Amino acid sequence: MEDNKSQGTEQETGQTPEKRNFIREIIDEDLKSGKYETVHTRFPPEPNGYLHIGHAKSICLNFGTAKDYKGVCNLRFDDTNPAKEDVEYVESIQEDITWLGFDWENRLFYASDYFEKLFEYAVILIKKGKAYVDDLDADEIRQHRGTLTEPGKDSPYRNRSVEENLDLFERMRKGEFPDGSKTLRAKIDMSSPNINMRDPVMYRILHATHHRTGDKWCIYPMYDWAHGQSDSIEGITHSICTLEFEDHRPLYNWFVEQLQIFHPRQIEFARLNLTYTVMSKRRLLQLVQEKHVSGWDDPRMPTISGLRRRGYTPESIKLFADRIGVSKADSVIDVSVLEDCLRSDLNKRAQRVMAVLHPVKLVIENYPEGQVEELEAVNNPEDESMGTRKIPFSKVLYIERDDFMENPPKKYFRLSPGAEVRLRYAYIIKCTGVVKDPKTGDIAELHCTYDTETKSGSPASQRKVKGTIHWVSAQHAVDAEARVYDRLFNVPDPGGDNWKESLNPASLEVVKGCKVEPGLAAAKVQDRFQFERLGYYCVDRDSQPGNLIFNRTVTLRDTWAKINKG
RNA sequence: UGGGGCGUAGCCAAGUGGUAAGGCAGCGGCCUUUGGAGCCGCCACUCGUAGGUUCGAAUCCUGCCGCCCCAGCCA
Repeated sequence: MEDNKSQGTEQETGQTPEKRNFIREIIDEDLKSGKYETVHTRFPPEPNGYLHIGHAKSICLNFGTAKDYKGVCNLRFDDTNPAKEDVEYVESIQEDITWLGFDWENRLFYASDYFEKLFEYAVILIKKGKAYVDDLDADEIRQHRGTLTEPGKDSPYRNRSVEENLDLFERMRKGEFPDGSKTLRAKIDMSSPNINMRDPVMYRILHATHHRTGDKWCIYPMYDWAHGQSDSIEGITHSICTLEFEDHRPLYNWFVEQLQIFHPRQIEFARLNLTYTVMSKRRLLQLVQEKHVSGWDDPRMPTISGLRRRGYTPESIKLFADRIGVSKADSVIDVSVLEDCLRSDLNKRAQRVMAVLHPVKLVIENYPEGQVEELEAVNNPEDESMGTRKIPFSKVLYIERDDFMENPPKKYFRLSPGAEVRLRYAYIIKCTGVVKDPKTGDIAELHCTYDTETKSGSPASQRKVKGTIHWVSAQHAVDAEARVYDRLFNVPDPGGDNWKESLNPASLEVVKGCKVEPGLAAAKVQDRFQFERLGYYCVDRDSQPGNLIFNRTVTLRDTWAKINKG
């Protein structure tokens, strides 16, 4: 939609600084030198799990960079391991990318699209004497590989004739051999200091049904063999991957050079780490399988589907990707950065609404019985175009339990015996009495009087009062449930073998009996609101008409909580 | 003891030989009918460290230190 290289990053500054990072520098050089004429990237997920915020960084990088350079980005599923992959994942991945706002148009590909071509390429290598069929089993291959400090040893099958290799490879494909009995290996250098170059396996025998090719194949290409050649076939110019593949780059290059096919450039960047969560697919899977969370889209999960259900916006995630930048240094981003991106987006777009999570009844003694006033409330002070709405006010209200204290500390601006407070959009009230449950001693009801002259907007309403609190009319209020989410882990870095011990037992608090303003009865799944003074909430997909359920997306910044803490 | 990378503030991150951007967090203050939002100010005499080159070094050179990745028929 916009011109290139200058799309909004720091929206609040009104600036649109050009994004700079080492990848763009490389691209600039490549374009300038004529190495490539366009920018063509790809996002290559393996469909073996749900996408998470770390993938979002990569998606924004790949799609975003291509777009800024007026190039394109493919979506390619790296589906070379049928044992771990599933269509459930290919569907969720597409949904997540689309939701983020990126479009691969007609460029949806699968590594499995290229199985035949890859097989032909392998034959070429065999004919060049650059690949061979090995009869060593997995354990023997490991033993021949050597160690980090010692060179490996050649396989006794390394020098088979081209004819024999061709024959054996063909028969591997035909299914003549059992799983694990043979592999096709690149013939490179068993003494290379780079272990990836010690005759890496290109194909393994796997009699497994693939989610797309079914039983057509019983040999499957390894990542190193499939990935670069797939990039080449698609004409990818810049193949952006994470740091752990840096060691694989010589192999990546070796294959395309041996084949003399289009040569993409692999560039590695540091993967995203976030505090107070885990990011590895293995651990996320474990959280799901062991029921520590309700599923992949549990609002506490760092998955894209979890963030979506939690109430995150695509814009907030893209803003996050811009803010954290791209580099090669291992890093851990403080989750507050993500939360700030969210707040900054939601602040501008979420409708304000009043909701009382922990209600306590408040009776205005001098307010006429049966009277109802429709008061005008602003939908979003940050955006006048969002207009206003009417909310009912009456004699009996609910206010937040936290907004009253019998013995308030200093700097407590809310309601307490004898104190005045403003009811947002309504009147200034004074607390005249407290009714307690005779048995428990809990506060059952608060009594107040209102200053009839202080209706919102009137001159007398200008009077300074320390605090303003939110409320909801008891007879008009709608019941709701709030799911109050907190961070999944108690520690910034839940690492190590006992990472599950730092799971936060209070990461979900279900609050029932909330009272929300009547207009919310019509809220639809995924609608986002700011509950004034509390935080941003969205309607959960479990919500039903008559049984409203809200997820707390994120709290508002709360300086009182900060003062209180200490 | 092999190979590949990375070290700029509590956390990210610009910077590419001319005298340390920006964001988050934190801390002060202003303003406020959300203790929200907004606004203002503070927060690296120094860039892992020790030398060297230079009029001048985070940027160039050398040594040292620290951290990450690699020994799947996973990706």
